[in-house]
Amino acid sequence: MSTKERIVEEALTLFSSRGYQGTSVKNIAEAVGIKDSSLYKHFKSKKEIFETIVEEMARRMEAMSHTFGLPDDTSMEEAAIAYGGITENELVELSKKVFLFYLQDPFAGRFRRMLTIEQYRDQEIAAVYRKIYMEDSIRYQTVLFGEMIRQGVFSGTDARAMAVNFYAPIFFLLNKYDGGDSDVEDGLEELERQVREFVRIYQK
Amino acid sequence: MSTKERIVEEALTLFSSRGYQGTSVKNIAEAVGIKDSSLYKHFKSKKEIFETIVEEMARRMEAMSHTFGLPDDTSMEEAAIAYGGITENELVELSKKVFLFYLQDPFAGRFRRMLTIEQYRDQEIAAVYRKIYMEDSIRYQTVLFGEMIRQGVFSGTDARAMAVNFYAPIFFLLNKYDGGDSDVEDGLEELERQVREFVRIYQK
DNA sequence: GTCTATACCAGGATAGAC
DNA sequence: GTCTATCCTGGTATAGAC
Repeated sequence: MSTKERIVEEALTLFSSRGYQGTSVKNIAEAVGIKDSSLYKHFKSKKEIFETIVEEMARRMEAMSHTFGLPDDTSMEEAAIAYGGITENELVELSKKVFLFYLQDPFAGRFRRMLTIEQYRDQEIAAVYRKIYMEDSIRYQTVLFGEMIRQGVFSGTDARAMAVNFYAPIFFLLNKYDGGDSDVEDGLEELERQVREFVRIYQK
Repeated sequence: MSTKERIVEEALTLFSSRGYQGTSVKNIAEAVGIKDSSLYKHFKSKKEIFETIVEEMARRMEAMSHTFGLPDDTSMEEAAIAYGGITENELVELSKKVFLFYLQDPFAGRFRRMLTIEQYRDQEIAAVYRKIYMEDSIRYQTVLFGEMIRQGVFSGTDARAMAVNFYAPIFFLLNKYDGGDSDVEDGLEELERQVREFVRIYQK
């Protein structure tokens, strides 16, 4: 890994726990193992490091949507049709995968915590945060459940309310198990309970 | 309002948007209309201001539980029995009240945003955050819905999963409509939709 | 591309006059 | 209880040697 990449890496770790303002350029340089002045050969300012992280995340989200078979504006309907025949256990497993990705993925977890911290000081960051973790997620799952209702897999009448009922508990548990001390296993168990309740409620 | 109270007031506003580290003692003093040095006649340090805010919130939460008829360790069962006969419209109104309280109450709204920002840098803050917005809320509502199932108002089988299904959308929408720019009316509308879907799903 | 040295400013906090 | 003046530390950033 290049020094530039290591700077981004360590900066993200620090930003996601102490926040942008709570992290000094010295902190980052120290974590990388260089002097703060050397860091300026790679980035012209602290802000530029932050912006690089946001750009990097956008790139990774793009890649992720392919790998995971997740949100992608063009392939939504096909995905919905594919998910039409999903079983309860498969839905539990998929939920756990998404949950663990947002919670623990080396990049995604720290990035989400960073945005959570920084959202209130900057309208632009707030918009990115809401787009990723709220609007896009709900929009995607609304299409998904709409299609599943149409196919007769579920019995709902309001695909959007259904999407919120599926996603909000995931979002809630993400925030609950964000702290380093809490046990992720408990989170997975609680998640499974919610998904099974969701299926029980909406099954035909 | 005394100068000391005004300091707490302005500090909370600043902490809840820029964070603790992002707010200087000079910023606070300026907002109050005094010099930063004068501030030290009221508080011995910046940290003491923060701690005063947390204590103040604890005091207000206590008062709130009486006014609102909300979480209170001793009166839970009585509350559950009282809520046994609640109608759908009453549940919508109650949800909106709680939502608006956590979102807009002059103290509670800013306090929640402050904890949201500061939770990752301090285990103790994280514990307070989770206790207030996750554990206590869910525990209280689990008792509530458990009693309502027992009384035959709702048809659920898992009171805890039900509590999460009721509360998680509220938590999700709180976070979604936290930004200053978004329209609270939209949030209330979305909230109502979720509560009505909740009732539709769990009604006998 | 890393280092040392340095400039410059802002932040937290104290002393002492009024 | 507010002010001015001051201290010290630490933060961002640049210059220049190696």
